[in-house]
Amino acid sequence: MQTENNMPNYWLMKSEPDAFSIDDLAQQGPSPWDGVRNYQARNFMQNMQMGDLIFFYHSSCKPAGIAGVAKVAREAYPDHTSWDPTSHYYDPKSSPDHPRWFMVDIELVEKWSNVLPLSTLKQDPELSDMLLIKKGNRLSVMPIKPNEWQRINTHLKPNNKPR
DNA sequence: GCCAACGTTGGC
DNA sequence: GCCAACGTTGGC
Repeated sequence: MQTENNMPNYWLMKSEPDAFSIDDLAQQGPSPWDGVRNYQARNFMQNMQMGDLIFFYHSSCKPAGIAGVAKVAREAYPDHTSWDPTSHYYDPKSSPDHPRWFMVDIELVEKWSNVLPLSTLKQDPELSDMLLIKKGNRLSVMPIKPNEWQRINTHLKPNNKPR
């Protein structure tokens, strides 16, 4: 669904690389982002449109930070793991008739040469408003403002030149 | 492994 | 509708 204009929206999605890393995404191709069980994160995913761009963030590892870029390959649809009793993500209040949880598919755009650490993002005064940096933020899916997207890509993204 | 911060649950 | 208790997130 494309609405007012053709500009992509920008997002950030967190994953623990032990569970699902940017290399896993590269290997698997378009992959479902299942298991989100937070309403705010779900609502953000339901606002995603085909082609929207995503910072793929590695959390709970060192260094935690942005590992590369992905894009939305399928818009929101019901997360079937929510009604699978054998799934770790099972929610008895969700059913095929009344799905409570949704997911999108995402696809790798580029893996960066190095992870851009959270500590670097925190040092940049132009990024001080980022949700990611706010104290206590625990969202696993969040919007990124266009100026933040540009700033990170033009000034902070690790270069890919061989040494 | 610690623990601050947060979201959710459920008794009242 | 309040809020204490609980479970989870995620940087450090």
